[in-house]
Amino acid sequence: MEAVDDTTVNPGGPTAAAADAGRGTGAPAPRRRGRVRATASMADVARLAGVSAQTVSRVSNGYPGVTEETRRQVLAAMKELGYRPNSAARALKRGEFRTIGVITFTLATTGNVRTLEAIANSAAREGYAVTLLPVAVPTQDEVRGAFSRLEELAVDAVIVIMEVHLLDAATVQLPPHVQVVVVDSDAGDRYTVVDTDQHGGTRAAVRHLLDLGHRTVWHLAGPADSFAAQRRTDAWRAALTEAGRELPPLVRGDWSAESGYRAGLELAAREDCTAVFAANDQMALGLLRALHEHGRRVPEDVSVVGFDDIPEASSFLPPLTTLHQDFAEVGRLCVEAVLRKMRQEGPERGTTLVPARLVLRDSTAPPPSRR
Amino acid sequence: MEAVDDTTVNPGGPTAAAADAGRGTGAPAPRRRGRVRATASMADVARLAGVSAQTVSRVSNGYPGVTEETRRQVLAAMKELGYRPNSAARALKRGEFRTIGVITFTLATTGNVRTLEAIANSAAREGYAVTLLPVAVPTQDEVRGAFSRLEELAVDAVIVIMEVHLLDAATVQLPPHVQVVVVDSDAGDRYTVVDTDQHGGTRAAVRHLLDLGHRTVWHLAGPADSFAAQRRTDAWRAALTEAGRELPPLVRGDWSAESGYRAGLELAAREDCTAVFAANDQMALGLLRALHEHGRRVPEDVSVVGFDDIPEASSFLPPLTTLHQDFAEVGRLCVEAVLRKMRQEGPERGTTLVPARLVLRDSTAPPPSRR
DNA sequence: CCACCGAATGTTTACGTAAACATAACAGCT
DNA sequence: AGCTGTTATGTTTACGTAAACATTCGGTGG
Repeated sequence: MEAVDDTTVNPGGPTAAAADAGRGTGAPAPRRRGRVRATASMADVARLAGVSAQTVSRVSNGYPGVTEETRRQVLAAMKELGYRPNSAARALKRGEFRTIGVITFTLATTGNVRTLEAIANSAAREGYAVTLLPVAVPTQDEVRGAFSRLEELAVDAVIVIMEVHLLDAATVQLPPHVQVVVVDSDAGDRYTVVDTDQHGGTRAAVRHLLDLGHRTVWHLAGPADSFAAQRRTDAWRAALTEAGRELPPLVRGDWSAESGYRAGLELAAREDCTAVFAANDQMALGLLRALHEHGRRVPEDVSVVGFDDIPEASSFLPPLTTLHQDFAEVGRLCVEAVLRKMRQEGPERGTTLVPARLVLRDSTAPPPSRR
Repeated sequence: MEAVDDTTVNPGGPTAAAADAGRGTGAPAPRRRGRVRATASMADVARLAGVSAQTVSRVSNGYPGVTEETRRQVLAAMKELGYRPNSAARALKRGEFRTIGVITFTLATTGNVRTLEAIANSAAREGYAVTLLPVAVPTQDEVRGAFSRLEELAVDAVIVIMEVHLLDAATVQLPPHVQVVVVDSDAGDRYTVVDTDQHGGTRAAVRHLLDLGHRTVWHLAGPADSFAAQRRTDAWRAALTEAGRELPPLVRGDWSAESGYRAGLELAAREDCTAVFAANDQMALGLLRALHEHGRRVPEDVSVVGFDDIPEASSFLPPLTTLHQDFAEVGRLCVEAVLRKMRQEGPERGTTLVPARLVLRDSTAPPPSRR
C-alpha cells in the first residue's frame, strides 16, 4: 500500500522509512532500492495532501488565503514525507540566495574571528546564511581570486573584513547586484563601512593618561602597513597635539607580544617614559614583561593602556586597562547595513563607527612625580 | 559626467562602469534602462554569439564537441555580457550545491578557528564553498536548531566541529542525503571522525619527560566536560601506568591562562613536582607565571610541556615545549573525507587521526637531581 | 552514388518553486 | 433571481541550467 513505494527509480527515502519504523508494524520490502531520492518535492506533498502544489507553497511560506483545515492537511503531509523546501529552486525563483559572503584574510586575529562570528550570528537571526571566502595571502591577486570565485557563488552580498586598498583592484570584478560592506577601513567615501571608532578610542586612552597627570604619552604602534594601526597612531598624535603636549618618538611593533617585549626593552630604559599607549593588548603584554624585568613597576612607575580587550587582558599582571572593541556590535551593524543596502533603503556609502569603551583596570595610575 | 550618477533604482554598479571606463569610447545607449537585469543568462549569451543555449552550456562546462571557432565566439559573448553562471539554477539542475556546512560553537578557541580556516581553504581548492552554521550555546536545543536551519540550507554535506554527545540528539533531523564528518570526538564507530591524535601526542609528551629522567609527570588537566581534555587525561594516566610510574594527583583548570596560574600556585609549592604536562598552552602560560613568581625556574627546577603550539608559545618565557596540532591537516582531511562520502567511495564511519608533533623548545630539561 | 557514420550543433524537457493569472464557491445585496 | 465582491484554491508559466534526444552536415566505404 503505502504512498511511497510507487514509482521507478525513486523510493521514498529514509525519512519515510524512519517514520515507518516508529509506527511499529511497518511496511514491507520496497524501501531503499537503488539511489534514494534526496527529498520530497512540493508536488509530492501536494499529491499526498490532495491539493495543488501552489497551496503547498502558500502553506510553506505562510501566505494567507488557506483554510485552517487545508493548512493542517498540508502540514501533516509535509511531516509525513519529511518535506524540506529546496533552496536551490527557491533561490532560482526568488532571485536571491539569502546568503552573505564574508571575505577575510587569515582567521588568526581575534578581531576578524570575533567579527565573523558576530556576522554569522546576526545573519542567522535574519534568516541569512554566511559563506566564508578565505583569502590565503593578502595580495591583490589572491583577493581578486576570491572575488572571482565569489562571482559564481550563491551570494547576495559581501562583507569584507580587510583593508580597503587591497579591495580596490578586486572590486572591478564584483557582479553589479552584489552589495558590499567593508570592515576595518576608512574608505567611507567609496564604500559602506562599519568599524570600531579607532580615533575616539585612542583619544579616550590618551586623555585618560593625561588626566592622571602624565606629562605626555608614548605610543607603541602596530605595523606600518596596517590601516588600523595607522589610524591609532594618527589619533594618538592628534590627541597629544590638541592637548599641547610634547610628541615622543614613535616605537613600532608588529602586533605580536614578542615585538611588544622588544619595544618594551627600549622604553623601560627611559626614565622619562611614564605612560604608554599600546596599539593592541598582545604588544601590551610583551611591554608589561619587559617593564617588569627592568624593575619598572606598573602602574606605580609606568602606566600602560592596551587596545582590544582580549579575554586574557584581565589576567595580565597587572590586569590591563584597555579599550574594549565591541566586535559583536560591528558584526551586527555590518549585517544590518548590508541588508539595508540590499533592500535599497540605505545610503550607498558612509561610515558607521562603533565606540571603543575604555575599560579601567589596574595598569594605570598617576605618574611617580605626582604621588 | 561619471557613469555612476545615472538611473532609477539600480545602477549598473562598479563592474560595468569600470569596464567601460577602461574601454574608452564605449557602446551607446541601450544599456541599463529601467531595472537592470542582475546577470546575463545563457540565453543572452547564446543570442549574442549566434548559437544555442546548449552550446553556451557546453562551453561553460568545458564539454567537448565544440569547434574552436564557436568556442571563441561564445567566450567573447560571455565576456561582453559579463556572463556568470547562475549557481541557483546550476544547483537545481545538478541536484548539488557544491557547498559544505560547518557547524561549530563559539569561534573563541584557536583549534576551532584554525580547523575552520583549513576546511574553508581545502574546500575552496576542491571548488566547494563553506557555509558557517553558528551555534550560540552548546546545548542540544541550540544544536538541533542549527541543524534544522541547515535542512533548508543549500548544503551537500556537514562538518561538525564539536563533541559528539551534543550531536546525537540533533542528527535525527539531518536530511538523509547530507553527509556528516565530525571533528573532535571519539565516536568513530558511529560517525566519520577526523581528529588530532590526542592519545599519541600526550604519550609523546609524557615519554619525553620520563626520558629526561623525571620520576613522574604531573598533569594540569582541562575542564571535565571537554572530551579532548578527558582524552588527554586518560592518555596521561595510561602512559604513566604503562611506564610503571606513580600517578600524582590530578590538577584541573578550565583551559584559561588564569586557571593555569591558580593551579600553578598549588604545584609550585610542591618540591616533588619537577615535570608538568599542561593540557593546553594557555594554561601552561599561567603555570609558567606561577612558577616564576615562586622562584621555581623553568626548566632548571620544573619542566613544562603544553599542548596546541599556539603562535605565542615560542615567545613564552621560556619558549614552550609543546605538542603541535596540525589543524590544517585536520581540516584538509575533513574535506577529503566528506567529499569521499558524498561520492560514496569511502566507508561510512571510522576515525582518522592526525599525529601531534612534539616541538622541543626550552621549557624541558632533566630534573634537578640529575644535574 | 548512396547509405551510413561521427562530429557539431540545435530542440525539448525537467529540476522545484512561486508569481501571475484563472476559476470556483459562496455570501451579501438589490 | 441575478449581480458583485471576496475568499479559497487550481493552472500556467518562468526562473537558468544541462541532460537527453534530435538534427544537420561533410565525409567515407561499399
